[in-house]
Amino acid sequence: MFLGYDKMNNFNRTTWNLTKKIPKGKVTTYKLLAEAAGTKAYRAVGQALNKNPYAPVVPCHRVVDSKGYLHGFAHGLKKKAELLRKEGIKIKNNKIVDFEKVLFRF
DNA sequence: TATTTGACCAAGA
DNA sequence: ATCTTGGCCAAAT
Repeated sequence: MFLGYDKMNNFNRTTWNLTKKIPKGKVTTYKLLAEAAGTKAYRAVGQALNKNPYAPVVPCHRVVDSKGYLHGFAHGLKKKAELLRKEGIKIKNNKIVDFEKVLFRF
């Protein structure tokens, strides 16, 4: 059965693949990514993203935590917030405003 | 090979 | 509301 993540796909590859699917102007959470990938490695997802910081193919800035708070970013959270703002997402004190509204579910 | 770490999460005190 | 604890899984050391 297709669990999104199996031995043929590396964990990070699956993660990036899903991350790429996030529509512009929306965000998702590490948890949802992990679940969509068929795993519970929430933390590992973050690690995977950290390894591919600024690849144009992986919009890691659209990934936040379950509370809608921004966590690390290779370029700095500040930059991340700016990028999100540019996509129409409002950030306040490192937190996403209307988080539920812009949350993309797989 | 074993231990530690981490861009997490949820529940407890 | 803040702090601590335990759990979770993969990658790094």
